[in-house]
Amino acid sequence: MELERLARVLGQANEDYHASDAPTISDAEYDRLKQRNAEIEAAFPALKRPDSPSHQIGAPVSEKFAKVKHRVRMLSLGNAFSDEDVLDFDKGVRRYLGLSDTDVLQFTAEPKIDGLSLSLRYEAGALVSATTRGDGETGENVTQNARMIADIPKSLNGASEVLEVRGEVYMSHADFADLNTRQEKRDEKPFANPRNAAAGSLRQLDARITKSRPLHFFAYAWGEMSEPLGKTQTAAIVRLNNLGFSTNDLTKTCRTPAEMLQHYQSIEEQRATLGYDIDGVVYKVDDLALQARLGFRSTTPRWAIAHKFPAEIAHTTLEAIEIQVGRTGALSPVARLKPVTVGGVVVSNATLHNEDYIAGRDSKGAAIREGRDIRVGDWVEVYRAGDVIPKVRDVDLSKRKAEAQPYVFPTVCPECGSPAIREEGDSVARCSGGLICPAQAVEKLKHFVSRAAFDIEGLGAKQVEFFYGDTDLAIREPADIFTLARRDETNLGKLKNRDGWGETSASNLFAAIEEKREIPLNRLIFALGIRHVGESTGSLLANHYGSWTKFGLAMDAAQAHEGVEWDELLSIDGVGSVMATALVDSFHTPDNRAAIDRLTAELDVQDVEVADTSGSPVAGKTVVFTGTLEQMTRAEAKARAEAMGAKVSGSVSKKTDYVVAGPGAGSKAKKAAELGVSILSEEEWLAMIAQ
DNA sequence: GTGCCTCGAGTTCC
DNA sequence: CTCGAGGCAC
Repeated sequence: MELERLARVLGQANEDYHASDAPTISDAEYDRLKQRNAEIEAAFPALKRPDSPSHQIGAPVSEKFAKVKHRVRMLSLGNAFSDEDVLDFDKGVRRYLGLSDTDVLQFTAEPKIDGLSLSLRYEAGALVSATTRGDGETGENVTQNARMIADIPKSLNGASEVLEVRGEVYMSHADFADLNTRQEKRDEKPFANPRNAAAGSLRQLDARITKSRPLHFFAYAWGEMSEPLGKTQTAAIVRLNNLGFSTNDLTKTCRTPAEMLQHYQSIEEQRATLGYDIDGVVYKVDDLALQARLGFRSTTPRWAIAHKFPAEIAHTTLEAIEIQVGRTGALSPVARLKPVTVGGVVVSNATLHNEDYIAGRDSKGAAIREGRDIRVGDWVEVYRAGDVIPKVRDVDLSKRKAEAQPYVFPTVCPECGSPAIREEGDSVARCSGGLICPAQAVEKLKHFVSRAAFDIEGLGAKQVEFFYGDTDLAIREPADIFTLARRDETNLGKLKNRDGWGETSASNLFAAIEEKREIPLNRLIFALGIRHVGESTGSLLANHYGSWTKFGLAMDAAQAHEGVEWDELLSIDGVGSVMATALVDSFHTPDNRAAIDRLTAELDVQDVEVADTSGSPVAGKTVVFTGTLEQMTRAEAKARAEAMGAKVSGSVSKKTDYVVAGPGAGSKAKKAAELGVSILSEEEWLAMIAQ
């Protein structure tokens, strides 16, 4: 019995490997045997052994990698697509720092490696963890796999107590070709490109497979540190190199934007001979003190930018244009393409944005393709924006068939037949069917159960569609989710007898739903799916009103779009008339209101926790933030101040206690000085509330 | 009114 | 990831 043999051989090899560090078979051989085992198991599931290597070797108990929160966020970079964008970047930095055009401002320029970012944490010189970027806040723990990468030192000499080194894991062209040859020999699917191969290899649950895949690592950044690595980016890179990390040889210190562009060109010329994929050049302000002054925008640093190479393009036939209906009713045209490889990935769908884009106009009516509209049957140019999202960019008129007709954008919703209305000044047409439209209803439900909303385990997009179309156990609106278990019971527990369901999966789902009856107010507000009200506005409103009762009463009281409650809503920083109207109206629409009431009757909405602010140094004080805040966003600053019992106001008056002024503060700081109000820097303010 | 900046909503493929 | 739009500062 081959499975038995495989289990024995792999089990022994694994034991040897983990226990003694003395492998008995080569990594490639191990890899091959494991694949063989998986193939047989896939073909004959009934033969799967309880001691199957597929669910024990080296793998953690969980199917997934543990989540790890980054102590210092891993941000992405802003993009530059032209020389002009780079000059603007230089200008913007100078303006922010108050430097003149003639002051010296150095930048580093380095190739942007096309791989995956990884954060390595060293404590007392020892590698303790490796975490992927994830969403920037939280990544996955891939420490075991990172240990298999030769370029990553397991220990450092002379490093500070805590040092997080960040860089890029990548696979060389040569190794990628080898790996794919091996894959094909084994009848395994080859990888589309080195980046996917590297990502797949790093995320192997079995570190042995990672070891058999030759990965490399370039260090170029850092996270938490107990001691700085140097005074400049250049010095820090040299230091990382001295500590034993590979750093990129093409990193150059530039004194002028012209030098940066020259280096960009030089790197682009060498691109084909580097032996690994790069997708642009990264420029960073060299002086780390200046980097600190520049700080961050919400998702990107102000002191760095990625100058991207022109995106790879491909040509293919546009076979059809289909219309998708989103949760807000937006009708989005999608191009169905004859499959074509773009930048190493086969693309068969691409976005066409909206009606105007197809016609060749932008939102202001200006020509984006000199009047060349896009028609079904056309030979089109496709690229992947940001190397990710496929888009149709242009059309070759010389290949257009005589019979090709201009695309006529639908005037009714293709899903429900309701009129599709495009409002004046709006760039998208929307289905007017509301919840009558099945597409809108399903998309709204998907939004309701999504990660930032109710996040119900076992009830994802697919299940929502399953239940939406069900007759006995229909979920047509959010409240139905919470009555599901009751309805199933009166139905004599039918769910567990359905195809694909069993006793365990049914009771797991019911338990997961029960768990979410208790829901934080901000999540509930976001989950309602009110137009213009996303995740952050949900938190903004929750923090302001504190409880569902207060929030609901305020929405009712503001119905007429006037009065104290309406003014209060508009006074919230970040809420303007458009959002306020959308909010109040959604509570005012009878059907919608009834659905919300049915839902909240099933829930236990948690109030926003009000921190005890007695003893807070700023309790009852009125604060005004002005200028650019460097260490937090305005919304964060406001939320924190309010959490500590302070009142945040937008304008300076005699009642103002503190003005917190960042760089670029103008009239408000002046007025504060005139009125004799104390002006604090951001640091002083943070120090004060830290007490 | 203009010019950031942030957020929301839409999108593909693995 | 990108576009458009909302909101705020000037």
